[in-house]
Parts: sequence; structure tokens; C-alpha cells
Amino acid sequence: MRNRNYALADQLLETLEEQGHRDTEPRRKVVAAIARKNRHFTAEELRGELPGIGRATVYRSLKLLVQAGALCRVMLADGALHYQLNDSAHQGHHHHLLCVHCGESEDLQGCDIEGQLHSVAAARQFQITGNWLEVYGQCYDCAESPVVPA
Amino acid sequence: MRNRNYALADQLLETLEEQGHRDTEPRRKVVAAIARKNRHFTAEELRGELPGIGRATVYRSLKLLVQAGALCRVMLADGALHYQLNDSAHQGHHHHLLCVHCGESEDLQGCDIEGQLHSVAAARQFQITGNWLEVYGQCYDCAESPVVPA
DNA sequence: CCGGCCATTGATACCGAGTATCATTAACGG
DNA sequence: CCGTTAATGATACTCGGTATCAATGGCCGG
Repeated sequence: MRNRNYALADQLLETLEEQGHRDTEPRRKVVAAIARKNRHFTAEELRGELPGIGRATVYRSLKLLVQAGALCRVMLADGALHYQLNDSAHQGHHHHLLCVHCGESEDLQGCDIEGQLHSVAAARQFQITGNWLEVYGQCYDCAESPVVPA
Repeated sequence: MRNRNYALADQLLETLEEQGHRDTEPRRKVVAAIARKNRHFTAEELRGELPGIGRATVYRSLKLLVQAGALCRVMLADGALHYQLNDSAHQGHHHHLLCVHCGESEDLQGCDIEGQLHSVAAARQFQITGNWLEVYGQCYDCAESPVVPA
């Protein structure tokens, strides 16, 4: 676990360096904090874990990582914007199934939403360049045990 | 046009009254400004057109209209949240095709996105309760004349 | 190994989109 | 016409994020 986190942090830093960004102390700390996360998180939550690191720096790092494809933004059902580590496997565009109960998220693969959108749009001569989709509901575990003590 | 706007404004007010809200002067003005819109708009943009009306009042009215189903929120490609009048016909849940060029939006109907999501989710025993989808691209007119003078 | 360029930092201030509070006002039902 | 109660608007606050800018420190070339 610890090893995996270190490796992940290094990997993230490396990604940034590949994009021509420097390897700085604050950046290392931000990236390490992100690597420790096993769930989606907000910018402020992350910032709270990084006392001594400037607000702007945290936001800048998040932005860079999103641009690099290492992080993605997810919009929760209540409208809150969170960040989430991308599986290093598929950094591309993808959608999420978000459990509104436990907050867990799964990637939504194996569906041909894009294909369907394109065919519907083609009928109207609309050229699709992108889309944003979040799907909310209850995951299997939460549906099974609807009342969970906090 | 003018007539249609008046009618629309009255209709919006009536909708609010049906929900038990009062017919007040500031509310009339907010609703009239919204009825004048033929495009999606931001809260601040609307507020700018309503000097003398309190900030909170504008936001409160927007909230009520969204709750009543008369307005819907659309997220633009750049992340900006806009409001848009709902066609009085289908106030229910629906998706939009947003032209990133001219800013026009069309409703996306006749596609069975929900159905597809449900079948994919069923395979994972995930119970879908809602979704948020925005589709970005270029509408027919903008694709035809890619360079339009501002 | 050193010096300089320039990316990065962090403090601060600002912005947009809301919400909370609360004293004052005004709608509307009886 | 009067009282209840919703609504208003001023103000302050939150959250997420960006702009500015002087100071710092990474890194590259000599």
C-alpha cells in the first residue's frame, strides 16, 4: 500500500516532468497527498491536508494533473466538483457510476453512449466534439444494506 | 415577440403562484427579464439587467424556477453554469446538444440514453437514480460557416 | 561547480455563484 | 383594514478558482 502510493506519486510527478514541468518540493507534497487518496476529493479537502502549501499551488497542481489526464473531475449529485485519480490504464475520456450513498465511483465502460449520441446527432447534422456524463445511483453493496451506521 | 414575452412572463409567474409563491414587484421584474432571453444565461448576467433588485432575490427566483421546472441548468463546455428556459412542452428531465460556437442549444430527444444506461448498470447491479449529460459540438449552421464575424 | 534565466511559489486580492442572517416591507386572506 | 407571513435587500460568508506580483529556487549551460 505504502509502496504503491510512493510509486503512484512518482509516476504522477514523472507525468508532469514529461510535460516540461519542474520537480519542486511543494509539487511533490501535493502529488503525494493525492496519491494517498483512494476516493474522489475536493480541492479544499486536499488543501486542508497540505498546511504550508499555498492555495494557488494546490489549485495549479490540480489543474496540471487534470490537463495531463492523470486526474479527472467528477460532479457529484449535489453539484459538488470533486477530483479523482484516473486509472493509469484508461486515461482517455470516460464516464462514472457514482454511488450517492457511499460515494464510491466505478468507471462506466462497455457502453456505447458515444456511438448512440453520434447517430442521434447525425440526424440533425450536429457534430459532436465532446460530452459530459455523470450517472448517479446506488451501488450493489449500498442497495443490499440500505441503512449503514455513520 | 413582445407579446410572446409578456405571455411567457405571465406564465412563469403563474407557475410560481401555483406553487404558493406570492406575486411581488421584484419577482415580476426578474421573470420579465428571463422571459426576454432567447438563450441560456448566467445568474450574474441576469442580475446585471436588474439594477435595484437585490442579489439574493435574483438567485432565489432562479432557484424557484428551476425547482418548478420552468428553467433548467446547463453546464457549458468551459464549466460555466447557465440557466435556460424550458420548453413548456417537456419540463421533464432531458439532455442538451450545445453548440460551442454560437452557444445555441437544442434538446436531445428521441435517444434512449437512459435505457442504455440502465441495461449496462443492471449488469453490475447498480441502481441508477439519475444522470447528468451535456453534449458539446457544432450545430449545422456553425459547421457550414466556420468563420463568423463577431 | 557556479551563475543566471525563468518556472514556480505563496500572499493577497479578486471573481462568480451561491447561501445565511436578519431587520424591514409588503402581499393577500379574512 | 389589519395581522400574519412571505419576500426583500443589505451584508457577510462560503467555496472553488484565477490574476498579480515580488521573492525563491530548479535546472541548464558554461
